[in-house]
Formats: sequence, structure tokens, C-alpha cells
Amino acid sequence: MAKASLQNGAPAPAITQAWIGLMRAQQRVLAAIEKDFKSAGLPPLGWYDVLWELVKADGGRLRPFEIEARTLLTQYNLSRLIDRLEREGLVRREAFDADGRGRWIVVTEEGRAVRERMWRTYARSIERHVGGKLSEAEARDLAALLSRL
Amino acid sequence: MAKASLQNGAPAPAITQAWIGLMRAQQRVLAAIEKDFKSAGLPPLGWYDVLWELVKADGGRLRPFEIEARTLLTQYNLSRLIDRLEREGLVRREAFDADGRGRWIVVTEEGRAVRERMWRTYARSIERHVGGKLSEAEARDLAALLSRL
DNA sequence: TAAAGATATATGCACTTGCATCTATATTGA
DNA sequence: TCAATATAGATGCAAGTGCATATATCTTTA
Repeated sequence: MAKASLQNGAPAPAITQAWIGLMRAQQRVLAAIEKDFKSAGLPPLGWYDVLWELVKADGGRLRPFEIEARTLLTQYNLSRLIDRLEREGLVRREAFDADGRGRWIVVTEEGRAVRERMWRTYARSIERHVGGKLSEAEARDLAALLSRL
Repeated sequence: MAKASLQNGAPAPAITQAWIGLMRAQQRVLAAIEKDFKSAGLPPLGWYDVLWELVKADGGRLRPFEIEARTLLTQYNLSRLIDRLEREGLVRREAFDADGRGRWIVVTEEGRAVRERMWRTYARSIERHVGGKLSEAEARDLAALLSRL
């Protein structure tokens, strides 16, 4: 099922094209979505991901390293993103008693509200830039192929 | 063939999952590839794209706005990327006589050599992180779906 | 149980990016 | 033909990122 390469170690053209396509499609759609966020006066997409993980989580809170694992953010970038979210009052840092090194990151009510507001824009945006171009069946195929990577 | 949405304007779950999958797959694979470049002591991937466009182009040169269109780089980021490439001797800025506002960006011999060196790593990397996970047929399907976006 | 090592998070610094705007040159239209 | 407008590319500044390392705390092991 897998493993498609030419003798010399160079990838088969179809493989390279899939990779280039992946880069370009992601860049295009992401840029379009970020633009929609900006037009709506909303913060960047990265904020959404963190808020959403927190809202989904039990008690509306997670440890930084848990957010890290769920979002693919790097440790230091997440630390600073949390700084910004905290400055805007969307999350709070709280002590984690069971381990003095740890902290809880807790979404505030305002954080929940902002996430909902962001989702309204985000949903329309996904709908326009992805839903408008693929059928549901195609989207399922695409997701399945992407999950292999 | 296209247009999959629920009544309320929210995207169908398959659409959202395709989008999330696109983000994550791209981030993962890109991070893996950049890491390979770094391990090999090579400059970041963005350099490759510009050098490759120049090498492919007639006479090994293009105008900045042409590179911009081919790579999805923003105008100001490209301008500075060219600064860096020029500082390393990989490209040269030359006058464009037909329009005093314009410039030619020309790859140097060293630029060509560096691109080839980068390609050796890049090819192995694509092979490992994409080719190793998809058959050629799957890669073709994936590329076809991505091109719709 | 103290020293060595590991883990969770934060941070200084250099580099990159985004935004807004600048400069220089070209094109248009009165 | 000149003023107004448009286009190509560069750049100052603020914000974000990556790297290396710091700090605090926990775990292991001799």
C-alpha cells in the first residue's frame, strides 16, 4: 500500500506533487482564513485552537504540555501564546497542587465567549474555502489520505 | 460535485475534518522536513523554492514579482529573503533596463550548486515523510483533491 | 538520603514576519 | 505636458518565532 519511489532514491513524481500540493493548498486556505479573521477584527487562528482545546477539556482547563501535545505548538511558543491570552483575560494560570512545576491553564468566561465568536467566523470561512470546493465524499477521502501522513 | 454544508451555515463535519487534517498533516511533514534540512546544515526550505524557480526560469533569472506569484511569498518577505540569498552569494540583483523600477534576480553558480545540494536532502526527506506513507496511486488521488483547493 | 538526572515551564536574544509606508519610476488623462 | 494615480520594490517598527538556556521542582539511584 505504501512505498513509492524510484531506484535512485528520488521520490516518484506523484509523491513530490502530493507534497507540493499539500504545502500550497494549506498556505492558500490558511491565508484566506486568517484574512477572514482579520477582517472580522478577531485574533489569529492559533488562539482559537488553544481556546477550543480548553473548552473541550474537563473543567475547562489543561496543563501546558497537554495543550502542546494536542496542538503541535512548540513549548516556548505556547508559553508565550498563553501570555497573550492571559493578558487579554481569555485564560488564567493557576497553581497545580500535585506538582509544583506544573500549572493549570483555565479558560475564563470571556475566553469561552471569544471562542464562540471566533467559531462563527471560522465556520463560514471553512465552509467557503473548503466546503465550497469539495463534496462531502471528497472531503472524507481527503481527510483519510491526510491522516496517513 | 462541490458544496457540502448544513442548513445553519456550519460546515459538514467531513469538511471541517478535511481542513483540520490538512493543517496537521502539513505542519507535521513540514516540521519533519525542516528538521532534516537543519540536521544537514542547510538553509530553510523557503530558500529552495526561490532558487528552484530561478533555476527553472529562462536565463536563470526572474523579476521579484514573478517569484512572488510562483511561490506565494509576500512582497516584503520575498524582498528580505532575496537580501539573505544575496548576502550568501546565491543570487544577484541586476538592473532591469526596460523599467527602472524593476530588477532582475539572477541565480549565481553557487546558488545553483546549493540548490542541488538541498535537493538531495529534500528528495530523501519527501521520500521518507510522504513516499513512505502513501502509494503512488494514493499520492495521485491526494494531489488531485488538494488541487481543488 | 544526597547527588545526578529528568521534567515542566519561562525567558533573553537574534532572526523573521506583518503592517504600514517610503522611494523611485511609469502610465494616464485633462 | 503636467498633475494624478498606479506599480515595483525596499524599509522602519512592532510583534512573533526559534534556539539555547534558566529556574523550579520532581524522580531515581547509589
